[in-house]
Amino acid sequence: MPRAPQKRTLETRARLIAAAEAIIAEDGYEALRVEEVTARAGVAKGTFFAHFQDKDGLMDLLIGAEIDRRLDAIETAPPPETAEGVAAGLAPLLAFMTSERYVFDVIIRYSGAAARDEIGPIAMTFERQVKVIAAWLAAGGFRRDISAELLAEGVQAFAIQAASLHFCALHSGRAMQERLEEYLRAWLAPSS
Amino acid sequence: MPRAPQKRTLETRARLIAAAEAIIAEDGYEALRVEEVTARAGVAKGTFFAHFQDKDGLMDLLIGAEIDRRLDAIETAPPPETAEGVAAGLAPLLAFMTSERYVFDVIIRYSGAAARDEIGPIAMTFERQVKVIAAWLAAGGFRRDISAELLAEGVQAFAIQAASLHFCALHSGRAMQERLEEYLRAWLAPSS
DNA sequence: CAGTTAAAGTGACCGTGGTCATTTATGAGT
DNA sequence: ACTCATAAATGACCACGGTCACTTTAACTG
Repeated sequence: MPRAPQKRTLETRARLIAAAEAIIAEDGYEALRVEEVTARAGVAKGTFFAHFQDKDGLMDLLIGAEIDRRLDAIETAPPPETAEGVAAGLAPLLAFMTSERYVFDVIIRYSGAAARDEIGPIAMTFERQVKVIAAWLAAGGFRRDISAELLAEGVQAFAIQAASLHFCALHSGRAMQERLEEYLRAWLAPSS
Repeated sequence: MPRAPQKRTLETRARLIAAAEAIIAEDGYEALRVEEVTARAGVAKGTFFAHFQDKDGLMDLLIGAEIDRRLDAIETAPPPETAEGVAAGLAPLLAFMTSERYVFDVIIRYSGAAARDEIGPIAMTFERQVKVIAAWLAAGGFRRDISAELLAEGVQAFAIQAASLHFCALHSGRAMQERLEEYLRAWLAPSS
């Protein structure tokens, strides 16, 4: 019978997260160092690993939270009616996912439940993404010969493909959006 | 005027690569340690970094070479005529890409020219993949309202999506192939 | 051949993520 | 209040990738 967590535990955890968020706000995700987090939180290094599986575990949490925030905003906007609209609707999310190479790598690594038993925050947001996009697609005048969910999974696949190519030195940020539009026009068009 | 590389250089490089391949054959990619490679090759640690940008640079090389070998085999087989055939044709490649979590991560990281100026071995294989698949698609009875190249890029996107989901604890290896077939049936069907 | 120069190789050193035996704080039971 | 089982926190320690000022070796020159 596991006891309820002590108040101290919650406080320490909150301080660690606050410290991490401050570092990220200042210098970005890539610049985060575990020792810097614990130093700011006023605890020993080992404490960090009592609260999070590892550094990536914290990243999973923080990046997952940011994705969720963006999904909240996306969800309240009116559903798009065209392929271009879908691409535009996803833009805020894609912008975050490609804001740092490191962030994109973590997201990819954790998007498929990341080799761990329990499903993590980022993996949860990926399932949520599919639901949100599926809701869009069920409403607009898109392809209807396959399920909205499968259609949404395809949108996700193309979004990741576009984001992946974005990091190629040859492709600029503007190209990512255009590329995604091209994919989605081909994927979402009604099969007439 | 850069001099031609000395014979010694080529020998050292060959020994390093051979040592790395031996380790991978024994214990897999993930288990490779730079110090183990240099110890087996009989050189100092620093020498490794004179020959390769970093550990990932070597991985890019070795994994890229393995992908190329699989593409060679794929290319000589007769082009598939159905979505299921395309999925089956890609199977040997997908099997390698998902053979280790670490391998998949490296591939994703380097597939888009990996934040470096010059395009690396893995990125080259991704371009080659598109060409090979496009050649398939131009021949068979697939969708023709978009270019074979765009169609092939989509196949690649879906293959990566399927591979990504494969690492989720909930999905087994068999499911990856079926999932890919489902995607490809929807993507490759003539829009008639 | 000795002399010169650039390439190749070296290994002590560093940064950083992660571990674990030990110490300290907490709160339930009496 | 005191005891004691357990949770929480600690920090010295390790593993491993990567750096760089220095040494050694190869090849060219007169």
